[in-house]
Amino acid sequence: MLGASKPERIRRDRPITADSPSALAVFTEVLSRGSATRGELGTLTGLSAGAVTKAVRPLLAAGLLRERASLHAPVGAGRPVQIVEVVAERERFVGVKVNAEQIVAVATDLRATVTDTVEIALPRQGRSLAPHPPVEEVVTAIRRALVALGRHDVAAVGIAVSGDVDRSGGSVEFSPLLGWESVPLRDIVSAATRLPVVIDNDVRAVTSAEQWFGAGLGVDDFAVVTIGAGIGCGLVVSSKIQRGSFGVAGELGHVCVDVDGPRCHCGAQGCVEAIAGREELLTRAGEVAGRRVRTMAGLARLAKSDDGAAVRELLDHTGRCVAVAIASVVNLFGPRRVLISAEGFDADALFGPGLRQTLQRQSFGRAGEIEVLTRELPFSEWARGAAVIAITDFVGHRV
Amino acid sequence: MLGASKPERIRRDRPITADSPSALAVFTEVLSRGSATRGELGTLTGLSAGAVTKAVRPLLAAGLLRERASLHAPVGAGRPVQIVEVVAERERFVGVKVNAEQIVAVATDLRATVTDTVEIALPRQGRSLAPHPPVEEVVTAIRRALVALGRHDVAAVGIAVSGDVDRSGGSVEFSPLLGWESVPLRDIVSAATRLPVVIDNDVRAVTSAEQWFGAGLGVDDFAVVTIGAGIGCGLVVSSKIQRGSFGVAGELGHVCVDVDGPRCHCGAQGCVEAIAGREELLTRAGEVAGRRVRTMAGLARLAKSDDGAAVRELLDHTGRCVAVAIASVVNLFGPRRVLISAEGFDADALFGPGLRQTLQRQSFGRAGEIEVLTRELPFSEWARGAAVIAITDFVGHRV
DNA sequence: CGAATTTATTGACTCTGGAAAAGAATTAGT
DNA sequence: ACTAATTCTTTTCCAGAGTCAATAAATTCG
Repeated sequence: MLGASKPERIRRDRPITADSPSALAVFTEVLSRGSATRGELGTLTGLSAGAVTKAVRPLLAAGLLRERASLHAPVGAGRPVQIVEVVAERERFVGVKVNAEQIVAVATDLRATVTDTVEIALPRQGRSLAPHPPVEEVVTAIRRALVALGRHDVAAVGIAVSGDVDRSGGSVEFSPLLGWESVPLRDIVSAATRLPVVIDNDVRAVTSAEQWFGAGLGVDDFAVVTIGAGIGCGLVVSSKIQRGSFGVAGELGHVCVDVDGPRCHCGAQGCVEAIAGREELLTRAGEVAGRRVRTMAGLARLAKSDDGAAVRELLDHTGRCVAVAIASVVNLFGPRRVLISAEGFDADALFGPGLRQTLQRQSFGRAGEIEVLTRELPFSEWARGAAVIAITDFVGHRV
Repeated sequence: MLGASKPERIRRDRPITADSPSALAVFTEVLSRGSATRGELGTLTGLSAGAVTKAVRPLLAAGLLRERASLHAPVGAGRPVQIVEVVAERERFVGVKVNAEQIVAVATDLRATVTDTVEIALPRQGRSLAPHPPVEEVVTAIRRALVALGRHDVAAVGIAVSGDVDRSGGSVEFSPLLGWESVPLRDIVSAATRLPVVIDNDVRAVTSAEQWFGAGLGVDDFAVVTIGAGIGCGLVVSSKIQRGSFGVAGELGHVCVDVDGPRCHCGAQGCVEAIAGREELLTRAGEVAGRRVRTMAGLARLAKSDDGAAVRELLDHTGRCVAVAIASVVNLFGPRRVLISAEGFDADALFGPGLRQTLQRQSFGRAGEIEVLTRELPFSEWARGAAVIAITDFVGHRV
């Protein structure tokens, strides 16, 4: 009669946890920390010990988790803890970031560890400065990337695109960068690759990566600020990534820091992006320095040089503008932590201490206790974010 | 054996729904709409018809809901709907807004309909412009208000205070307006009145009122902007009112709209409040007009007068500053609706069309589809908000 | 080696909610 | 007027998830 326990269903295609909310909660915890003891899982999820045991069992049976002996010699008496860990290598994912001129793709395991990276240039579209790649070219590039990364055993593909992306609907509603409108990208790529595909906005993808595997770990409310060509922001409120009622949220780049400031390409006035966006900043630096500045690295060099005083002043002002915008996020929703990720440069070094000082000064009351992290946003991180949305979807976190 | 159904518990002191989540959900729906049919409740809460029946029964037994025949003659065939409605008069609540110079208190029923209002002046504290009333004086005033409103049968008292208020802890952490710090107001008033007391930040209280009984009905994400002495904002994200990791959220008044703007009393620079806060605005209007302007009504008169061009220009600029700040909320969260509540004036009339135009122009992409409502924030509305936090707590919505 | 200690599992029980059938209250049709 | 159709509500039965408490397991300590 002991054999009466029903056989565990192992569904290879949709192999996961979404059946029961507690299994999902448990797996989510183990996935983002890598491993945990059953006791920890109880406190983390709020479940009773018995419920944890029941939730873990099918996950072990499905091969998503495995048991491991504790590494540290157990201290004190008592039965030692048993550690469960994610079988990260069980699944492979591919994340793709689509840019105007190339795509970047990474292969990862279940814990979003990048195992391979490829970059595939898109065919040049005429000579325009702002090329708009046709969807077919992008799909072709994605197929090539999949071949390069090894298509075998890819559980799902995540695609990150800048602009207004409807994740659940699977379509790119509007992407000025790519010149796309209402492109049902998910189904197109899924049909072309015969793989499950998830698409989302790029900033949200990076934010998901941080939420699950990075700076957002253990924090319910945080923000990720990305500074690159544009300025973006992913907001996690009560552990939920914000999408906005109309698909617009976290548009930090279009927060106004000067009512009478310069006009922005979006039609508004005084947007930070119109001041601190890459092109605008480089242009202005060029004017100030009296010679063309082409890259952020060049700008950083210029600022360090002896005759860079004017540029340093510009950068200080720019940094203060960025800080003021971030302070708006801080004052409005009071996140516990903010990660400032700059593409291709070190925000602290480039903008100087004014960035943090201003952020501190402009934060109201206790909101100033926020933890501010800065770091460079590596090239492949956008693609890794894309992989993470595939992972979260695979695990059962439809959004 | 039919008598086996267990007798319904009716707890008079904590009479409510919090036992079962579905009863809470059902009651919440009926409460905020006033009445509903069981079928509607099913779709609204996502429960099955059977579950609704089960959830409604104890609420009827407890006397919180009652059945009512449909008013409209039933159309078409079939059993007519049965309407359940809130027994609003079953409970009375008192809401108190504490200001520096007086308190405003209202009595309401369960649906936050105000039945009485009293205002009680606090004893003048010397001649200072910014009087700081001692806690005892406020408690005395609240007791007097309760007597005036009739203490009998008051289910709970809600108190709204500006500043950093810890609702669950029951203490006013920091209120610059009142000059209070770490005051365990809830327990003090509760001891003095022998009534259940709930305290919260005033803007959040008003926002709760809108969420439950006003402009927030049926919307998961919305914002309430209050313009008065200061500028505040209550944010409801995914139906949850935001409190911020450090108790600071919705500090719209300290969103910067001009990096190089005027210094604010909070220490930051360019805060909207330093531009559009009542005192600052009146002062500036006085400078522009060449004579003192004491009230918002006076300012409005001045703007309408023939030689008010300069003032109108100032107001236009001020309106644009307010709009730009609100646009930050819109761009960051993407709420579906925003209610702009101005204390003592009509925001559309005073600031002119620039307010809405600027808000529209500064909203990014589809976020501009937001519904913008403006209205005057009546005097008693703050106190009504306080009553609503008492109601929500009574109903079982601990926050 | 037994006692103590800590962790994990089991099994009985409870509770919530869903599905579907039954019941109730009405209109429409003949 | 009676029957059928219709629509809303209630009942009944069932399944699943989770808790509690007892039990089992794996260790250290004396």
